[in-house]
Amino acid sequence: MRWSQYFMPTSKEAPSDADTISHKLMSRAGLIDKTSSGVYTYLPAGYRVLRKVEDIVRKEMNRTGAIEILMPALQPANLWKESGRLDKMGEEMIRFTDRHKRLMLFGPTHEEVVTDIVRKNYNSWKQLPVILYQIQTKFRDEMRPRFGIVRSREFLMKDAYSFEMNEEGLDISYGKMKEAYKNIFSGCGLDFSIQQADSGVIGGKFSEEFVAKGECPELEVGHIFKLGTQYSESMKAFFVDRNGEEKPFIMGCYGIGVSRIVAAAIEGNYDEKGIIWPVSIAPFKVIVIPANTENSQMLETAEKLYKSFTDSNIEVLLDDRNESAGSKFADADLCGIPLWVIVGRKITEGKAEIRIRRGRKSEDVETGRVIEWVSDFLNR
RNA sequence: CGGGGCGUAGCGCAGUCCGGUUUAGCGCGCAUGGUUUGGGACCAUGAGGUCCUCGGUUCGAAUCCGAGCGCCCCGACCA
Repeated sequence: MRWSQYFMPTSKEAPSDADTISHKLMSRAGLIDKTSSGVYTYLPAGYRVLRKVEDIVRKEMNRTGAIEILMPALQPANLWKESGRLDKMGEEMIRFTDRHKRLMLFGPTHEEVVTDIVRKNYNSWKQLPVILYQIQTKFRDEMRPRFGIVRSREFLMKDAYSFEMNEEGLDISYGKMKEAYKNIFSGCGLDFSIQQADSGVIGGKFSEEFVAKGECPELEVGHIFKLGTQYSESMKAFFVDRNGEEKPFIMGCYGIGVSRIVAAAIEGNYDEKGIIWPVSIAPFKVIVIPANTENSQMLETAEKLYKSFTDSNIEVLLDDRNESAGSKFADADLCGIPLWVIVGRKITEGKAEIRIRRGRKSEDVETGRVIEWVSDFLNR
């Protein structure tokens, strides 16, 4: 991507309504744009990060054997009447009446829908266990949205639901999810802990939450629940066991705040100059910075390197803006790109400077060996 | 939902208390020209405003009064 043609509006000052580090930095680095209270647009670089987190989540979920589906955000309220949660969720649920006077809602979570799907399509113990998951936008009309995307009214969540024939099965699935969650959070560069928690509105008998450590309050990024038969009984979701008897599914549900991981990753990885992205979720792995765009040798070398990175499938941003070097460095710091390739004065000796954002170590490397150096670094 | 605060140019703010030299300003950003180019360069010129909205008071309202809308912070709840 060429910065001059990209859409990553950085700024020196954060909007006055931004209070926390992640909110300020996401605004300043041009990752998000506020549309309304608790409602955000992901700008291109922010969206790239979000998709990377999504990919990590998807990869780990698939590895457990969970199957990805996509449920509707729009749900009929009658499913919620069945489960008895229509009133429990209260005002937090965004609801409206459609033209046929049916009560509809925008899903804050999907236990009801998935239970409905499973009761219609699964009926024998031979088909079990099954874990279904999705990555999808959830809607919750929070009393007080805050901290930017940390508590927003519309957010991206990974929610998985396991269906078992017995408690032992539930324990196994729960354990698999717990392991997958550890891989996901550490894969996204989060420092986290696991705590026993209250099951809240979701219900169930046992739950643990994954909490990201940061200097602003602790951030809950994942929550796993052993639900039992609460939903399957109320919604009459039964299967036939090996003795020919009808039994309710034993359920578990497992949530990850995908968009919240982005904020948590920033809260745990920044310095006074800006974001320090973990390599795994950085919007770009490398930024190529010609120190002076007016200098044709620097610009041409930078263009060549840019092309080589692109050809090598290394996600690269070329800062071809006609700005002062200092201003570009400041932006590169702010945006947290893990590796910088600075094409500056040393170009007369055929060298470029490679700098690592985290720790600020740098090294002069012959331009011909830059790609190799970077590939080695990224493969470590 | 309880308590508090804010709304003036794209962003950050001053001006509001005490109405009138304010032709509504400053910084950043933006445009044009020139000089610059390794840590947010400089000079010159310029564009950009329903002072949140509606109503009221007044000879006169960004400024006073009322209502509404929007936004933020603290609390309880959440991924």
